[in-house]
Amino acid sequence: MAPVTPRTAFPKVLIERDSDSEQSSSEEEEEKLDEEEEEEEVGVSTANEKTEKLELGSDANRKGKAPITISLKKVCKVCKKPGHEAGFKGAAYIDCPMKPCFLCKMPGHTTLTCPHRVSTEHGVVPAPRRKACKPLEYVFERQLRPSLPSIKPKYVIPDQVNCAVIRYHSRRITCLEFHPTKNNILLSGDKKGQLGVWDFGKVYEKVVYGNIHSCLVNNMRFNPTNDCMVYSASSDGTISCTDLETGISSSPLNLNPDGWQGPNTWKMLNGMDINSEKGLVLVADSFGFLHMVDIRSNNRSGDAILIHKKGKVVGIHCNPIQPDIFLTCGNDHFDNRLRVWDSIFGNVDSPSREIVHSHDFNRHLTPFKAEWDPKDPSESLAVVGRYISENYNGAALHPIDFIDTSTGQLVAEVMDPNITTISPVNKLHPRDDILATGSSRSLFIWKPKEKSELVEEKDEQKIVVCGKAEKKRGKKNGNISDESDDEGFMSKSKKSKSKKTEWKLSRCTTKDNR
DNA sequence: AAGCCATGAAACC
DNA sequence: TGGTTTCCCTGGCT
Repeated sequence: MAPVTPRTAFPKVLIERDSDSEQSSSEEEEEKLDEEEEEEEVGVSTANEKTEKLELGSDANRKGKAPITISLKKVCKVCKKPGHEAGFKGAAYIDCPMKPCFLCKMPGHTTLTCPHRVSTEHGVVPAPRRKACKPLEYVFERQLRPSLPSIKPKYVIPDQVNCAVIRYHSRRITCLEFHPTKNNILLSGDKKGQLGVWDFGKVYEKVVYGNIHSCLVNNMRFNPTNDCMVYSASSDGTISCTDLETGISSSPLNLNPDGWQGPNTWKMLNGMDINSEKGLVLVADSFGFLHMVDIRSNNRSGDAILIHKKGKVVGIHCNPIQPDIFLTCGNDHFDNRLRVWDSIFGNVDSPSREIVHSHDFNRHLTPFKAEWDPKDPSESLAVVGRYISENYNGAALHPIDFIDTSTGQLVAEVMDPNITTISPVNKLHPRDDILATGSSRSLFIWKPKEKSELVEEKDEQKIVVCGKAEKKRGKKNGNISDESDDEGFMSKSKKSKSKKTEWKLSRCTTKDNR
C-alpha cells in the first residue's frame, strides 16, 4: 500500500471511467498519480458522458492550474478515442473507423468493407499500349516476341502442406531458391545470414551453414555452369559464393571493406540476378548502384553504375530469353499494391496493371516478395503471401495467394491451420507443381492435394521439428552463444481448431566452416 | 495466461 | 527537416 503523497504544485486530477467497467483498485489510481508523465491518458471529459470523477490533490487548485483528467474508460488503441475499439474480435479484426482503410489506404471505409478485399479485380488498371517505334521495342518485336508463348498453361495449385521443417532457422527466413537440377533441394536464407540446404524429398536431410553472411540474405542464385556453387547477396554488403558440398564460401564482392562507419555509408545488397550468356552476376546496392562480378574469375567486373537515382534497388531480373535486357525495381514507399510493368512496352512512369493486395510491411516481417510461376511462360500467374488475416473456421490465418495478373483475379488462396504466422516468402518450383513457403523460421512444401495424399500414406514423418534453435545468451562472459541446436529440442503439438498435425522430433545441424 | 520487450523503417507532425 | 510515433507481427521471457 503506497501512501498518497499530494504535491502542492500538482494540479487537480480527475479520473473518469466507464460506469459499467470493472472498478480498478485504489493502488492503481495512486500509481497513476505518482507518475507525472501520463499525458497520453489525459482526455477531456464531456458533461453527457457516463463518467465518474474522483477529485484528488485538491490543494493544487489554489495555484490556478487546469485540472488533469485521467481517463480509465476503454478507448480505441489506434485513435485513443472512446466509443469503439480496434482489434481482434475472435478471429476477425475490427478496424478503427477513424483511420483510412488499412488495405487500400483510401478514406471513407474500413478494411472489412474495402471493395478490394472481396474482388481483387477491382483495382486492375488495363495496360496502355503504344506503337513500337524505339530501337529497343524493335528488338523486342523481332527477337523476343516470337519466342513468347501467348497461351497460358492450366494452373495446378499446390494447396496442401506435404512436408515441413519447423523452426529450422534461428531467425526468420528471408529468401528461398530451388536447386536448378536436383528436384528436391531447397535453399533458404535467413535474417542472421545463414544458409539452409534442405532435401525435402528425404525431409530429415538438412543442414544450415552458419557463417556465410553476417546479416540478412536477400537473394540467391546458382552458378549456371556449376550447380554446386551458389551466389548470395546480403545486407552486409557482400556477395558470397558458397560451395554447397563443403560449405566453404568466398566473397567476390564486399562493398563495406572498412566496416561499419554509420548508416550513411553502409551499403546493402538486395536485388541480384545472373546473366548466364555473359557470365556475370548483377547486383544492386541500397544507394542505387549496379555492381557486377565475373563468374569465371570470381572477381569484380567493371565499375559501379548508378542505375536508380532514388536510391535503394530492391530487385534485379534478367530477361530469360535476352539476358542483356534486365529490369530493376526500387522502393517507391507505396504499399499494398502489386504492379505489373509490361516489359519495354509499358510506360515507365506508370504500371500497366495495378492490383490492390494486402502485403503491408512490418518491422518483424521479411518484406513480401511476389514471384512469377516459372512454369508459366506467359508470366501471368504470381504467388504472394497475404498480410491481412481471414477467419477460417474460427482461426485467423494468413493465406498465400495465387493471382492471375492478366486479369487481377485471385486464382487460389492456400492456408494450413498449423501455419499461423504470415508467409512473406514463397517460391514456385521451376519444373514441378510445388510451392515452397518461408514463414517465420519454418519452411513448408506444398503439393497439389491429390498428389499429397498418395505421399502421406507412405511417408509418416514428414514434418520435422528442429527444436528451440534459440539458446539463452551466455551469461558468464557475455558472449552470444552460437544458436546451433545441440540442446533444447522439444516436440510440439500446436492447437488448432481444425486438423491437427503431429509434430515429430528431429535434429538440425548447423555447420560453421570458419 | 497475459503482458512486456526488442526489433527498426516509414509515416506523421 | 528531425524527432516522435507507430493497427492484423514474432519470439522469448516473466
